[in-house]
Amino acid sequence: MAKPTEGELEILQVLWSVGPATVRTVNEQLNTLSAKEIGYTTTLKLMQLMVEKGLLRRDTAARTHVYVAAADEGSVKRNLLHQFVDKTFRGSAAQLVMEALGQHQASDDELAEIKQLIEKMEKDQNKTL
Amino acid sequence: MAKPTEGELEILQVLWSVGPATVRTVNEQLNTLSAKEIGYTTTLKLMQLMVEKGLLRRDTAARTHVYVAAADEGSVKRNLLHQFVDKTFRGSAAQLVMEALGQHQASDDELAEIKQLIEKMEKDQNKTL
DNA sequence: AATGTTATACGAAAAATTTCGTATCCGCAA
DNA sequence: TTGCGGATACGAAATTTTTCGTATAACATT
Repeated sequence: MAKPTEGELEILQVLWSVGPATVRTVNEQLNTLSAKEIGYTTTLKLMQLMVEKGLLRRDTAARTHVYVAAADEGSVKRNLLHQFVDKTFRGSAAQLVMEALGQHQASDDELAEIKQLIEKMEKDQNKTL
Repeated sequence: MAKPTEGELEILQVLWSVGPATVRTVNEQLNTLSAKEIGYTTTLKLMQLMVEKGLLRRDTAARTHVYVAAADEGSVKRNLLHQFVDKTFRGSAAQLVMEALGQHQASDDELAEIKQLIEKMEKDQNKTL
């Protein structure tokens, strides 16, 4: 699966959030979210290209086509994260995690969840010794 | 400070890793690391543009110029991470951390370090209640 | 001094991404 | 039926990023 560009990612985010949608819906969402006005045909063209690339699928049965993200949110984001870690942190996920936790704040619940995950990882690691 | 493009980031990584360096040194590093051959003048031009953008500084005293990254590694990477989290995880650092820890493996030492950081964050959070 | 090697400068092609104008078609309402 | 609103198709301009060719100057070696 091809890596989405920045603009393509924004469209994917909308589709993941609202589910199957028309070009008009996506375009309106983009315009409420982002600062500058983006033309309808711009969104249309981008979504058409994304279909060709395999990033979206669409139902052309009716006159107004309905689009849907081809891949699930989790796997696409994991892919992007993987590439980002490689490019920016040379593969050190731990370094990234520490920068992330240092920079943004997380709620108590989120921290607890993360801690749980870490403990699970420690167990898994001991298992393989 | 402008956000570096992918190609620019690669050059920054080299400069952070080897310190002040000439175009030739950077170009050779890029070529040993990456798969496809990249021309000398390509690297030169890119580095010249980076000086204009303020990403690099250079010493032109000698005939062979010496370049250095304008900003320190940590702050640039934190910036990139911040934008990446915004774009991809809509600002949820916790979600990113969990994807990162789930995907890559970290050593025991790294996990311990992260756990320590989390505990510190929990303390800080309680302080502000 | 003459020659070959190695620099930088710079214009501009090439490639990738984003944007939009225009043609055209379909369906519904007057 | 005629016309209007809203839809897709498609070419192509505009932007951004990457790449490289060529001109020219500086240095080193003989």
